[in-house]
Amino acid sequence: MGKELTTRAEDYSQWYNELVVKGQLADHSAVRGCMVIKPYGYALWENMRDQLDKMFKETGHVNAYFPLFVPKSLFEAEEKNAEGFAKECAIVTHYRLKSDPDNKGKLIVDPDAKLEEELIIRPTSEAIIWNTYKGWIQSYRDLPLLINQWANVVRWEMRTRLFLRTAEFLWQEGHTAHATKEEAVEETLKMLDVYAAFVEEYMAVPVIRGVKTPNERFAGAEDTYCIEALMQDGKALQAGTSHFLGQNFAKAFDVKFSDKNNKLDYVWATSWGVSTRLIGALIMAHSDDQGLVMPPRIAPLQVVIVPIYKGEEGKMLVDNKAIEIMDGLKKLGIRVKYDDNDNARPGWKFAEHELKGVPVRIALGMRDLENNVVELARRDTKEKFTVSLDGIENYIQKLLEDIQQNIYDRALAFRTEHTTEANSWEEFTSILDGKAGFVSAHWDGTAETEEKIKQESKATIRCIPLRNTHEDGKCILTGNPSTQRVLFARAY
RNA sequence: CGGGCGGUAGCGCAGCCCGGUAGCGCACACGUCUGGGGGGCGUGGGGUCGCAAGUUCGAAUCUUGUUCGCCCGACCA
Repeated sequence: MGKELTTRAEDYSQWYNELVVKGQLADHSAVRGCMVIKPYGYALWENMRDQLDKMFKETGHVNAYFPLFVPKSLFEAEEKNAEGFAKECAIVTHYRLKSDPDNKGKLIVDPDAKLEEELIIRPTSEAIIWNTYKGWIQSYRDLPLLINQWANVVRWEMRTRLFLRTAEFLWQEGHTAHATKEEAVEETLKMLDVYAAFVEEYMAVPVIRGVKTPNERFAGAEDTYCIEALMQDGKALQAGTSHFLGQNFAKAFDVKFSDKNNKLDYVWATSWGVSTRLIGALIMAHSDDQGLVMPPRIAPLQVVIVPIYKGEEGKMLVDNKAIEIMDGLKKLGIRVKYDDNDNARPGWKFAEHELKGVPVRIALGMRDLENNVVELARRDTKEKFTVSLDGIENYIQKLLEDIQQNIYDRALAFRTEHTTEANSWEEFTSILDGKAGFVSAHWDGTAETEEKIKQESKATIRCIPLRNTHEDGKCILTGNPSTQRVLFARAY
């Protein structure tokens, strides 16, 4: 297999595409815009999913599962939500095929098997879930209802890219119901914090917490909060969203509850989600021209041991020690593989594990055994060093933590370096066309200006940061007064 | 969805313009020498040329349709 990767400088986009495929995370499928997530990529997703799931449960949520199909009449109930997704829905209209009388061995859709009502394949599950919640909620005692679902959804995107935007993707969607507005808002922000903590602490990707402008809001939400990450090409990526839905869905689906004073009111709602898109963020935040760089805490494989030997006896000696090291690491809960595949030679394995981003590599040969040492290589810095076999397990455990911290620090330094204040239109555009990244600038707060800036610069307002300091200034486009800076960037 | 490019062995590609029944490198299998950064030598297996129609004595090659991908645009909670 030719393993030469396109470099980031040559063609960032192609570099990304090659990494996903050559790093064995995912492949294109026979279905337009849909990917096959391969075992290595799925193992990564499982680690992310398990950690998030744990965090959801720690904050009081439980899992449930709702249908893939949404009857059209339910789908259209919340008008704005329906309108927002209408353009990208897959629709089931029939339930049967039959043999084609004109073409032997082929099938056609049976025109007699048309559904009374079309079924929408969920692009998001608010409709089917809120229709269900109606039967679950009568009293304030039924609240809050804190439910999460792990599922696939379908959005018929025009232009797709593996992980970043696929027609079908895996995600989780939390849907909660509350007695008061304050409680729902609090929930929305709490889950935003859970997302930020997960992405920063586990994926080692620093994020900005913020709120979207009305233009960029989720269809049907009162407020959309988000975490925004910066990729190595200076483009932003929305890594997760948490929506305060007000009483919009409660009203659309007639979900009312009696409060302590037996007064009827509509419940308050939130929804929040992250998807396999996070894997795209992970790749573009950390990886380099040699391949993927996996953050140790969620890496499918944290350590790989590569044996180097001559002859059968040599192999036996190395095997014994390697297995001993592997067992020691496993006892510490470290995910480790002994790569004793005899088809591939050491050099080939080194390159392969670098491509797949395994954080730590141990090379073990006769000469190491004699000296009671191993050669360690860390993926993030590509440094190699020799360490004693005594206490190797604890050394590696510490090294994994160092790597996790280092790639986070590196990504944070990059973001800091690529976050720039602009005070004029000329500055604004020259930054975007130059080093790119986040641009912090004044905006007059109108949708018209926001749209015009987007038209002329291709940059969008990523968010109004939550921890924003207020300062008086003038909008970079119109010169109208503004009270705070917002964060612009070109985005995925 | 508009414009451009592409799909030939598991992967990367040549052949197509000028029609005559498919080739190279890597990978794979076996043997052997090897083994500390993508090994050497020898032997061997594998492809109805994305799919479907058409033109032709004959199609990977020409024509039409279709599908999947890549790039640019429009779109994108």
